[in-house]
This record gives sequence, C-alpha cells and structure tokens, in this order.
Amino acid sequence: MNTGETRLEHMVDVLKDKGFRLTPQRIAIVEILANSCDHPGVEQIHCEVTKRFSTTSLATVYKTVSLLKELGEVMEIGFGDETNRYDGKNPHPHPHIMCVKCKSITDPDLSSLTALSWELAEETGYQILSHRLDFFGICPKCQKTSEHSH
Amino acid sequence: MNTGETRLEHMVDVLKDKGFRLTPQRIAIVEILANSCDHPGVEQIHCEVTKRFSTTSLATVYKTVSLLKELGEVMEIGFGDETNRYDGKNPHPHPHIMCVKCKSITDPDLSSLTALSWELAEETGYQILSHRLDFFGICPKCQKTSEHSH
DNA sequence: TATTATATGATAATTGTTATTTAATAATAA
DNA sequence: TTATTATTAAATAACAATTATCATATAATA
Repeated sequence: MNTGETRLEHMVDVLKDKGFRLTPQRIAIVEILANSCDHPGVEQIHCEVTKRFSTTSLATVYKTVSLLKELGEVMEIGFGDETNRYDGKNPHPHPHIMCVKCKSITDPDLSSLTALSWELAEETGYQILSHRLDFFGICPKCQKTSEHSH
Repeated sequence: MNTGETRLEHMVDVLKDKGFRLTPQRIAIVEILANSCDHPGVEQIHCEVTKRFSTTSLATVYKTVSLLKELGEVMEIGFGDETNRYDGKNPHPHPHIMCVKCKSITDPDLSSLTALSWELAEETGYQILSHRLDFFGICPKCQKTSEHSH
C-alpha cells in the first residue's frame, strides 16, 4: 500500500496526474495539510501560507482545499456553528475527538466500529456510503487547567 | 421518568418554568418540533408555522429553535454544507442515518454504542461530554428508484 | 385594566463560502 | 531560452445561512 512515497508526494502526484498545475501556493497548502496533525481550518491554513507567500488570498485556500476534497485527498470535518476543519493526513472516514475548550482535534483508535456499519445496514436496509463519528469532551490538559482556576 | 405528560407538554413546561413567555408562535414551533419525525430544518418549520400564523418571521423561528437548543430541548443536527436540521422528539445524542438522495433522516437503534464512549475515555483520558454519530447512505426506497432509471 | 418586561416582525448586518474577472504564471513546444 | 497558451491567483463582489437591531405588539402580573 505504502510504496515509500510520503503523503505529501502522493498528494502532489495526484494533482500532477490529473493535470493540475503545481504552483508554489498550491504546494505550500498541500504541505500544510499533509504535515499538520492539528486538523487546521481554512483561516489557519491561510495564516500559515501567507508566512511564505504573503499575498496569498483566502479564496485560493478555499479553492485548493475544496479541490483536494473533491480528489478525495483531504477530509472535511464540519462542526455545527464552528468553522470547517481539514484532515490531509487521513482523508478517509475515521472517528475524531474534539476538546470543547481548546478546540484541539485528535484521532483515537477505535476498533469495533466497522461492525457497527454492518449492524446498521442489516437493520435499516441502507446502502452505507460514509459515516461520521465525533466525540466532544475535555482533554486531559484542559481538565488540569480548570482545576487550577478554582 | 415519563410522568404521563407528552413531549409537547414537557417542552411547554420547561419554557414556563424558566419564565419564558408562551406566545402562540412559540407554542406552534414547539408543537412542530415535538411532533414531527422528519427532523425538520428552519425553513421547513417556518413554512409550517406560517400556515397558522402567516406573519411569523424567520428570525422568530431561529430564535425559538436556538432557545430550545440552549434549554436542551432540541438537538441540532448539522451536516456540512447542508442546512441544519432539528430533533425535538429526542434531544439527546443518538445516531442518525441520512439518505444522501432524498435527505430523509431516521434514527436507527444501535446497541454497543455506550461501550464505545467508555473505551474512548479509557484510551484518551478525555472527559466525554457528547458525541455525534451519523451515517450517510442510500435508503431502500431510493435504491429501488435508481434501479428503475437504468 | 394598566403596567412592564419580553417577544415579534422587518430588516440590516455578519459570517463563512463561492463566483467573477483581470492579471500573472506554470507547462509546453519552438 | 523564449514565446505561447491555458490554468491559476488575487481582489472583490455575490451569496446563503444565521444573528443583531430596534420599534411595535403582547403575555404575564398586579
């Protein structure tokens, strides 16, 4: 499965293969998505890119992210009234856990999840295409800081 | 737990107890949320209310729905770029399954889900407050109609 | 019935996102 | 290397869902 190429190289290859141009801004955005573990939002990505290419527009970030989304290379994590966040490391459906205080998002390992999909298909007759499993809570670090503030 | 009062009565009582006024529009919105099984959106609720109170403003629907949400009496179901939908029958976290074609949302029964929360808390050290488990697929009815169209 | 704080309705404002348009530029071939 | 050309970027307008504002209306209470 992993032929030795990095996630960044893979994403760049996908763009190249489909005939999309490899502009510096685009590569920078791909790098950010491929390397960041913190599930950044558009605003955060834009903030990062402009450190290297100061004139980069928000619209460019939106377009690049949504292009990568269409190509199946990033997964969008939408939270109600919050802004969207993106996962470029693992673009396939997987559970997330978000801290409601510091807004950090991490990927827990949860077995016994694929079993759920089967159970569901059996029960409802649906053809399951995708799912979304997100937990909300308070991370260990924020639990500590709220103790201190008492 | 259920003292014999209907869901509608309960929601009205909560409003009354907290000192919120029981205006006709508000009661109408609560009725719609308490009785509809199809997880309506704001637009759909507004459409229903105006059948009885024709001048009801969209803003009133938004405000009432968000009041009930804050009181924990309706649960918001947000889907990415789609508009929000609301569940007034069961305002506590529970799985949904949505048909990507007809946009219908139903509530499947899934056991072995609370176990997942425990597994997660153990693994991550998070204090779990809430969760969201949504499946996307094609419902039996839409599966049939797409066969016909071949 | 009068009082008063709260809710409504109409609409303006805001926010996240998408579309548009002109200028810039990556890829290609001469 | 340079010229060509279609694609991309930047700036900004447009958009849709939602929220805020404020004058008017009204539910609750005395």
